[in-house]
Amino acid sequence: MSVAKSVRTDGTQNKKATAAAPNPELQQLIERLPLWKRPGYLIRRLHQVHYALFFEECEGFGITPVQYGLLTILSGNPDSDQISLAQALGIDRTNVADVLSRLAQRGLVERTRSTEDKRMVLARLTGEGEKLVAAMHPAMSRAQDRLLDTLGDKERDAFLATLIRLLEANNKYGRAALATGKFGE
Amino acid sequence: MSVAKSVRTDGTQNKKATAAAPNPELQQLIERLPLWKRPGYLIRRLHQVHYALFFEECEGFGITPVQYGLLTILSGNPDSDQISLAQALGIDRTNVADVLSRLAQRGLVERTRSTEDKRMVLARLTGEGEKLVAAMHPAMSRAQDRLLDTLGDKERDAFLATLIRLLEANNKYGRAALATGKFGE
DNA sequence: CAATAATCATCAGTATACTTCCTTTTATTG
DNA sequence: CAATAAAAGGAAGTATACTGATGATTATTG
Repeated sequence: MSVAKSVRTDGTQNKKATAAAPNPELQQLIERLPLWKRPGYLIRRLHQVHYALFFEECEGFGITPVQYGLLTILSGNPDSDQISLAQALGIDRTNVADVLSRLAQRGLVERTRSTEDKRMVLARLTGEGEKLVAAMHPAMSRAQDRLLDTLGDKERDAFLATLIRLLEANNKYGRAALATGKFGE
Repeated sequence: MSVAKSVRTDGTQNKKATAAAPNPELQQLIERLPLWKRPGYLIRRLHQVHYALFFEECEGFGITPVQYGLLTILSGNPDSDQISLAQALGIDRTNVADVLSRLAQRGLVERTRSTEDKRMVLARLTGEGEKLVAAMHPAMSRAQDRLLDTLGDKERDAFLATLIRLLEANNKYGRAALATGKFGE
C-alpha cells in the first residue's frame, strides 16, 4: 500500500493551530498532509459536511440547501427578478434560472414576465411553496445548529464573525458578489 | 411595485471593517437577511470566494482546486487506488474517477490496473504532471493566503483551528469521510 | 470447494456553479 | 429618430459532488 513519504512543503504554512485539535491521530495527519494546511480545502470539506447534515435533517422534503435559500428569499421578497435573486443568494444568475425551473416544476414557485420590463422574469412562491418553507424550517435550523454543535458559545460566535468578515473582505470576487441593496427591508 | 426594482441599488463599496467595529451597513444586512445567520450559507459563500481567488491566481494553468488537490496527493503517494484517493481528498469515489479521467486526458496522470488486485485502478503522476504541480504551487499558495489575508495572525489561527475541529467532529457525515489510516502514517 | 459477502470501479442520473455566446428588450446618444 | 450600448434572460458546455444500480474481482464461510 502506498505510504506517504516526504511530502511537498506547503507554502501556506500558518502557525500550528493548537487551540482545538485534541485527536493526536488527526494532529499527525494535519502535519503530514499538505491539504490540511490549505484553508480553501478545509472550507470545501466543511461545505460538504453541511450538505450532508442538511440532507440528514431535511430528508423527505427533497429540497437542497440552495433551493431552500432561494425559497427563503422569495418568501420575504415576492416578484423578484433572477439577477436580484442571484445577488441576494450569492450564486450565478444562470444557476438561479436552473434552480427556479426545478422549483417551478414542483409547483413551489411561479414565474411571470414583468409587464413593466419585458426582459424580466419575476418569481414568487405558490401557496404550496409558502407551506413548505414553513414546514421545513425547523429541520433546516437543526442542520445549521448541528454543524457548529461541537463549539462553545464563544468559539461559535468568533467563527461566525470571522466568516462574515472574510466574506465582506472578499466580496468583490466571483460572479456572485453580495448585493448590499434592500432585500429584507 | 416589485421589490426587485428597488433591490438593485447596490454599488455601495464595503469599507474595510476593523475587528472591533464591523461595518454597520453589513451588520444591518445580517440582521435583516435570514441567510446571513446560517453558517451553512456563509460557508458556501466562502467556498465560492476561494474558488474565485484560486482561478484568479492560477489562471492559465487550467487546473481547478480539486484537481490540484488530487495532484498533490498523487505527488506524495504514487499508485494509489481511487477509493484511497477519495478518502484522502474528501470527495466521492465516483468524483475521483471523473477528475482522474480529465487529468489523464491532459497527460498529467497515468492509470493502470493493479496486477495484485485486478479490481483496482492505480493512478500516478506523469513527468508532465509532476512539473505542473511544482510550477503551479506558488500561485495556489497565493490563493490560499489571500483568502485569509484580511485576518490577523491570531484570528487566522483561531479560524483554522475551529475549521479543523468542526471537520473532526463531523467527519462521519457524507460519503467523503476522512480516512485517518491510509495516508500519512 | 462452492455459495456468499465484501470490495473496487463504472455507468446513469441529478443538482449545483460557473463560462461563453446569443436574442430580446430597454436605455442612451449622436 | 436611428444607431448603438446596456441589461435581462436563455442555451450550450464544463466541472464538481453526490445517489443508486451494476458488474467484476477478491475474500469469507458453510
